[in-house]
Amino acid sequence: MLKKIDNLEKYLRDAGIKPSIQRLKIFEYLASTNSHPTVDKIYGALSSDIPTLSKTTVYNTLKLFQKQGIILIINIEDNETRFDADVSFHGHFKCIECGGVEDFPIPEHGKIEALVDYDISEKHFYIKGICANCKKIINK
Amino acid sequence: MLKKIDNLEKYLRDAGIKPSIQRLKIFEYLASTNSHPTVDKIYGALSSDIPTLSKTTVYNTLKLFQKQGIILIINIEDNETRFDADVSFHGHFKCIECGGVEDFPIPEHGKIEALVDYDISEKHFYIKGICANCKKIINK
DNA sequence: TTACTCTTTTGTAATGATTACAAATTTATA
DNA sequence: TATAAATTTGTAATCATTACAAAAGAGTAA
Ligand SMILES: [Mn+2]
Ligand SMILES: [Mn+2]
Ligand SMILES: [Zn+2]
Ligand SMILES: [Zn+2]
Repeated sequence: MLKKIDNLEKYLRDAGIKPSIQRLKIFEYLASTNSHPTVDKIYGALSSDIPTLSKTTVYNTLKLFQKQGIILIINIEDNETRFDADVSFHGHFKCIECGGVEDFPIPEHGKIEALVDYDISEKHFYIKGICANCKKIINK
Repeated sequence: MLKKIDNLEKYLRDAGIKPSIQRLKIFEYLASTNSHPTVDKIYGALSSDIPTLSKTTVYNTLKLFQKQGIILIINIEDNETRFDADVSFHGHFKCIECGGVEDFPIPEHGKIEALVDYDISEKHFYIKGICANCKKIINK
């Protein structure tokens, strides 16, 4: 679960990001949802609020956010890149029926023997299947 | 580790795949390497052997293999789709220095509480960082 | 204020991986 | 053999992402 951020501007500044309107709104939107939206979703959600917003800006901003470590890129399907403002280690479940991506907590696990001499910068765990909701609907 | 396949034709047939030359060679190549190659790598590796090979066939064949469950698609970077003939559950480490993707075994882990009512069809675990080899070179 | 510089945003064009599609080839069937 | 079905192939289209340069915005110093 993403910890509540009290001061968005400070949060960006502390990550070395100058908080422009576009950057603030993009991050605010990402932090407000647990839907792991795509670039198109983000752009669509903000374009009425910022009518001049360019999709290029969304791409640039997300790339900057990732470089500064305040978002994660979620690659589950090869034709669908999603984004997450929660950078803590947690799992993702993608439902192949409804297409939704949701979080789940990952149980403690020890060090991975094979990688003791490796530097680790990112860990990702994701599962694909059918969510409880879709199972109900299918079995109707 | 991918189990040794004694009879490639039978292996494909048992998976519901008619073993054409192209399909046999593509699967044989995938099963022979632990490099998790891309479409371009696969195509490049086979095109001298099958000079008429089309890249479309590589795409079609890999899609068929996945549908029939004999390969996994590895999505780590959003601009680099890789393939794996080892469909057992194992982890992948991608080195951000040399670009290589290697396997590692995943320690036992219990059921994930949050997903007890979900149907699970695929599990993926991957880690990004710097491999032991690249660490040595960097610290020279 | 103006003049200047630096940063950010924007729109358009280019890129490149993947897919769609239909013709050509191969394989199976009668 | 003739015919039908499956597979492969080459080309064109699609679409997400990136490159690029112009426009807009923010900061600084007279
Ligand atoms: Mn998440
Ligand atoms: Mn593997
Ligand atoms: Zn669902
Ligand atoms: Zn390496």
